[in-house]
Amino acid sequence: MKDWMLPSSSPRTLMSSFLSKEFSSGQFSSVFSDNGSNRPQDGIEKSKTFVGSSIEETVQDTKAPLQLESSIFSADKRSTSPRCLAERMAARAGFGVLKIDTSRVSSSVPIRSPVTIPPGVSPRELLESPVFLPNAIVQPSPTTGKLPFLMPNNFKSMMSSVPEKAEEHSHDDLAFSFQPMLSSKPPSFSTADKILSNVQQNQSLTNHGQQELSLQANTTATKDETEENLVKPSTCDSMLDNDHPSPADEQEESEENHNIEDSSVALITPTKDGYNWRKYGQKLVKNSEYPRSYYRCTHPNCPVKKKVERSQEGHITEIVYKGSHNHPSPPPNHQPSAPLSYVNELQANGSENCGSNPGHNTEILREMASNDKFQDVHSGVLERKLPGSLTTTEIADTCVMESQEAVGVSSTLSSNEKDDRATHHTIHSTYHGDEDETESKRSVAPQASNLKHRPELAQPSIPQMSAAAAYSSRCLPPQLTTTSFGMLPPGTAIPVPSLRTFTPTPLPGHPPTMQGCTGLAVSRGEVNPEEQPRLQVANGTAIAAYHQFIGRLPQGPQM
DNA sequence: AGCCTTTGACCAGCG
DNA sequence: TCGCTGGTCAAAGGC
Repeated sequence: MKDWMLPSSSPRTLMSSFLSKEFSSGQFSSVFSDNGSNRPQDGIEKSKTFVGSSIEETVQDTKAPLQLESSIFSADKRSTSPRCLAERMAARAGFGVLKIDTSRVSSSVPIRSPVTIPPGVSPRELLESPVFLPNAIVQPSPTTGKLPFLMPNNFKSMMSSVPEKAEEHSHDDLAFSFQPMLSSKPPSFSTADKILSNVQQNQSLTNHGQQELSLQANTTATKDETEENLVKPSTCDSMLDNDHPSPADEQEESEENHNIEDSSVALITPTKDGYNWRKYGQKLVKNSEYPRSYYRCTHPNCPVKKKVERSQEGHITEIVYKGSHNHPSPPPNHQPSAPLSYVNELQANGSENCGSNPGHNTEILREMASNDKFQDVHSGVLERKLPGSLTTTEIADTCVMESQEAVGVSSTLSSNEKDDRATHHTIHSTYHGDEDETESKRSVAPQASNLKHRPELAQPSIPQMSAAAAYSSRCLPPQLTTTSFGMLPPGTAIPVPSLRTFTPTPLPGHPPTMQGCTGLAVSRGEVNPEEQPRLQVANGTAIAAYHQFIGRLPQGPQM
């Protein structure tokens, strides 16, 4: 854990550096393409997927149009690590490390505001204006009340239904379009407002490249109860806690969120997977600086358990899921219902895997899991609760809505641990404080995707719906602003050359939609168009890459 | 009252 | 067999 948590390194810094170097370097593709076919978990009872940030990456893309705040994102701080975390993780999990270059998204470089705000017009108004419809579709996370991204009913329809202004901004470049929220409920802009406010107060922070990558591996083949999913948040405090947070978790989340809000960063929601957990033990294990908490699903006869390690700050450092839920996820309680459109779409699409519970996207994931296609996946969902981290998830329960997840993160995808627990799904991510910064970044990110070819519109200070959010949204938990892929046969490679082409490879019988997605692909931060990362699905395991697009987006995904 | 967390004790596996 | 370790139990207490 020491490696994960460098005292001097802020989560954001870690993430930025991690993302900047590895992701930009094309490792993303290598991770999936190279490792995808050789998933260790294949045929293995347990598999793990690690999602982490390379805290050790120190290289920044100097060419990046945007510079992260040096003070905050200084990658130099982490150069001390002898070994790249990503490498360790890769070695440990068997996956390469996915990195995203966050350096590109920074505020240090003076960027002229992409949007000219007429005198007398408050940013909030802009946000609420049709131009920012994407925000309109954002509702408070069902579980956290944070700012979630709504899913478009149909990606195509979504594309076609882009608001006029949005289209104007997006032009042909816009791979991502935003759909007006169909929800009867008025959109919640509280988060956006906060973000905006924050942005106004500190624009320098707004564009910090909050990038999160979370990869999720799902072993559907091994539904054995002994299966474990490990989630380790790495750069973010708790990005990926896939599971529904236990009450304690929720409390922590609340606190964290509160903290974030206080820090002007709002959105983090982590670990809610929709299931109810009861803590039945806690122990300080050897070789772990943090106490490990043991949770079990409160559903009668449900064998699922999870182990959660949290840092003293309450950041989730590791989450391990064991077993599969033998029941549908409990109905959401206080969670605002997800957009009906989204739900309907899922249903209409016949997504067998997608839950019908409008209230919670995570429910969908759970459903998938229960359908054997997504088992343990919920575990894989990353949530995060970062006290000061970005706004998002949780890549990281590990999932904060857009705000939650995205918290500056770098993540790595790995399937195996160096140990023999090959079949365990583990996602490692470390959340560090500082999420607020991330949050700020995230808040800006949302519309950037639409503004790609309009630099003037790419201002980080303006909350933007991430392209990923628009692109994703199908089977992802509301907390995740992500791109999700539909059910993908083993061996399926998902080319992700760029945001523009960031789409699942069309598969026979599998429309290029998010239907029945067993994996998640989410990216944060600007993706290097030059890169062609791939998502590799191995042996019935859908691997999810988490990309949170923040800042300028080259293009939207192509369906 | 019910559910949850806390926490020390207990149990099982392993070397 | 013993000690270590991880995992679980269950009483106590809180909300």
